[in-house]
Amino acid sequence: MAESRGERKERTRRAILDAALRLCEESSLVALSLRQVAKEVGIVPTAFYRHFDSIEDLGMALVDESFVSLRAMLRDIRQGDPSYATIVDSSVEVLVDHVHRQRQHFLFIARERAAGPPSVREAIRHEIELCERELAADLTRLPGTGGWSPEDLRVLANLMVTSMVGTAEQIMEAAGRPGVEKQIVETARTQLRMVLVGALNWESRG
Amino acid sequence: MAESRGERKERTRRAILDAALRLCEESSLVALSLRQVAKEVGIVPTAFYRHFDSIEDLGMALVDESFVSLRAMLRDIRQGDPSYATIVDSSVEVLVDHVHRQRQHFLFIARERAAGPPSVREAIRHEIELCERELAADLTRLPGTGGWSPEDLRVLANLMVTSMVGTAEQIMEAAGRPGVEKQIVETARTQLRMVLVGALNWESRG
DNA sequence: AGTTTGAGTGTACGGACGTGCACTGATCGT
DNA sequence: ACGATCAGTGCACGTCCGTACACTCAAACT
Repeated sequence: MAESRGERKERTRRAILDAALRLCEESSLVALSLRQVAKEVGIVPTAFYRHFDSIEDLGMALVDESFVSLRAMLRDIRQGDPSYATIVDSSVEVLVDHVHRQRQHFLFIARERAAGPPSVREAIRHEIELCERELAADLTRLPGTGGWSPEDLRVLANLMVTSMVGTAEQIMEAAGRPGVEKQIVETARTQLRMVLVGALNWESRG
Repeated sequence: MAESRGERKERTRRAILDAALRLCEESSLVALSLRQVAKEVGIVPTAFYRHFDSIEDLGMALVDESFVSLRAMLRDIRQGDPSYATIVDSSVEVLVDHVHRQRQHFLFIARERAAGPPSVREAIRHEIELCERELAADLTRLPGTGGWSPEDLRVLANLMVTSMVGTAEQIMEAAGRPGVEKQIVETARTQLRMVLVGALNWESRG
């Protein structure tokens, strides 16, 4: 027995997820048909239902697995030492690296966040909010943040996440143009520093 | 002659644009069919071609008119006096007001920016870049910005636009929940102040 | 007055869509 | 060894899609 029943099913399921990610590079979930996915996988359309109820259901599974890799990225960022000297450069570097390595996942999130089916949009919105909360918690580990209120932390984390999402989108747009990407990365670094400096000076007045 | 030929044609064209904007509130251009639009307008599908070559062509027209209203907003923001005391509050207020009044246009831009046909995405990207350039020019009118380099201005304007786009998206998500919106607006104000403070302190070191 | 123009109609087509249903055949529990 | 399970097949259906084509009939031009 080279491959068990369950293994074979899981292999097809993965093939469907991969095919959908591939097709979503070019368009959006809402413009994706069950038959296109099936053809890309090499199965008959009705076999799709053995794995997912609908394209929307597939989308929810893709959100789950996309955020697994995004969480891995956040974990990597948390690894670095929490000092102002290195945190900006290392965070941006990790982001760029992950955008390259998990390009399909980031593309999927960026697109479906705005255009996916309502349930998918909501799921992504919720996951990003969780990321903001995690970042807010991490920020308390930075020196000099002792007196900040939870609300201040939330606002700052929201700004940083929005800015990083924007950077990720720009990097994906610039795919295959190393010069352009370099400029985007440099801009992201500067912006992150600006935001941190602003927060520190703004908070110290309160 | 109650209505000339040209007037009648223009009226139908407007009806198509309005129908498309209405349908785009729920989904995306790429999931929109010519027949849906025609049915919404109340014309036969083939009549669509008298006005647009394709849905993509329609999309380009919608980008044009959406940015007309966005430019009107930027003009309104520019009206206010360029002082740090009022610029943040008045800018955010104008943004919120326009998002409400031109909700369909903003929704269209936010969604198609990420998910539209390539030409539409590119057109939106280009228009937003122009907005950033306009903002950078406006920033030179603020007191204390004399020594900033063009590059610094570009980076700051990029950050501010990204943040404002994010705010607009959040306001649209919060449609019909005034309490949530109020919090978003307050957050946006704080963030804009943070960014300005950060830029001023960051620049002064250079 | 007579002709041209062109916005909108009506019909028709081939193809893609989601999905229901009966099926096959390898794997699994007994 | 044998019956049950179930991932994947194959066919059929009704619907929607973009678009080709021939048309109507006011308005606009000559």
